Amino acid sequence: MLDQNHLSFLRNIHLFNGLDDSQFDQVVNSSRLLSLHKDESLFSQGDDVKCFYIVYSGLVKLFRLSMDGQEKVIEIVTPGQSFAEALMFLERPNFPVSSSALNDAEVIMVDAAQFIRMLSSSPSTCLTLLGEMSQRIRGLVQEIDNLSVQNGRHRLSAYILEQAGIDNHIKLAVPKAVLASRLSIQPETFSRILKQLRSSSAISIDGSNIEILDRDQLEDYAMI
Amino acid sequence: MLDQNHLSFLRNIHLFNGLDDSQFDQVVNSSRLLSLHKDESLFSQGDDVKCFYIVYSGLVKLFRLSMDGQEKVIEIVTPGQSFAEALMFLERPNFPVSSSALNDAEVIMVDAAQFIRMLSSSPSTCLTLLGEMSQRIRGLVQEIDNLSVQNGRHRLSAYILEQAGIDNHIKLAVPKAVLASRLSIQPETFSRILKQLRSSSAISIDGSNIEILDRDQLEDYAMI
DNA sequence: ACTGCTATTTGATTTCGATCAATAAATGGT
DNA sequence: ACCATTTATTGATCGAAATCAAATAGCAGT
Repeated sequence: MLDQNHLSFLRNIHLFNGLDDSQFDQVVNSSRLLSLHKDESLFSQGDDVKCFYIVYSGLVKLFRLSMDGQEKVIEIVTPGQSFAEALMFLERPNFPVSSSALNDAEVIMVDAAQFIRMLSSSPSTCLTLLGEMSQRIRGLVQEIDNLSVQNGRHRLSAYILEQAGIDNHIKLAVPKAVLASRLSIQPETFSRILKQLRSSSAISIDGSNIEILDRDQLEDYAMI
Repeated sequence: MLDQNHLSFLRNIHLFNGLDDSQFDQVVNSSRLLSLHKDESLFSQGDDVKCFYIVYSGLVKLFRLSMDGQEKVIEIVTPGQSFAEALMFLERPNFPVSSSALNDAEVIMVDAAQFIRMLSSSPSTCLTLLGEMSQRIRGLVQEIDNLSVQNGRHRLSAYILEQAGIDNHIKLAVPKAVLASRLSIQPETFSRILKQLRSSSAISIDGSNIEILDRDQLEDYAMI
């Protein structure tokens, strides 16, 4: 199911760096490729965790549903990134989020039990994994900070700055409403903030293309 | 510096469960006891991470400072809980939060380098640690969920329900303003929400003692 | 190009919580 | 017990963002 491209792709995943060939094979043999269509669900909040995932192509969203059906996007996962690997170590793990494909996507599914078995023989991978999880924790703390002391304009400004490389340009790969949810803003408010940023000449907008015109000003908004 | 009470205390810390005597000694020998006075700082945002901590007595708060001096309490750490252990595994770790004692407190400081050295010989402790970090991640995701889809009343209601055991009673161990910050609410709003909950007969309040009168109603507010 | 659908923007209004200001209550030290 | 200081409550006002409602733009399939 996994072809040569997938294997060399996996070899370059940070999490698999420290593995010797036999360990790598052990993990790969318990892995499968999933091809998802746009909007296809990967797992739902509450499902038992039996594996973790690595995005090969496309975009995958992780989100939570409140009981009134409102969806809050927690993360947009891009190719090369893994997710749900932090859950394997819980007693009787259930997904705290749901997941679906934002567009047609390929996802590699790694068996959790096999991976944990392999871990016992690879302290260095343990440490790598601990490092990855540390980073995730740091990111989440940052996120909480953003949500509690920052307002919508801060968050959106920071997001634009983070996404735009030195070329001062980003192309939104997902609908604005998805991004809005990711930043915990309503779509209407998202649109209004963009308008604000544009009318203050910090950015220019053409559909899903955003150009940073005045980085200093944007950094002021983001309070960086 | 650590007496017999501290040692048996440490023996019962989940993180140290899987250690054999030699591993335990190795860790304990690189540990020190810190006695903190109320409001004394333990570390500040940006400091280098050289150890992690376990609260022995008292309460310790973790908080972030925004540039306008506003403080947001991220966590209130109680005896038996460890913190900052997730940071050891980062490249060149710096504390993403500041920390100080909420009252006179004793904290055991464990040397990070020694602990990591010990980890290499204890895959089971690695897995324990991975489990602990998983739980923390899950808690943080929950927190983000609360902050983005829930309002202040939800958060406070959920907090009361979580803290109160089956006896339907809690005694706040910290000033209300600290709790307010922990829940990302202003003190004034905190007070008003409590008043609301009281006037709807969901709870009764006497100073820092809160009694749950109508659990069903409180659960409705908390949307549990 | 036309149709139907979805995404986005804009406007009007409301709501929740922050802020400013002041008072009241509680706490600790002498 | 008294005073000083901190902590908590209450009132009034303001502002950011949510919500409700509608119009417009963009896009896919025919």
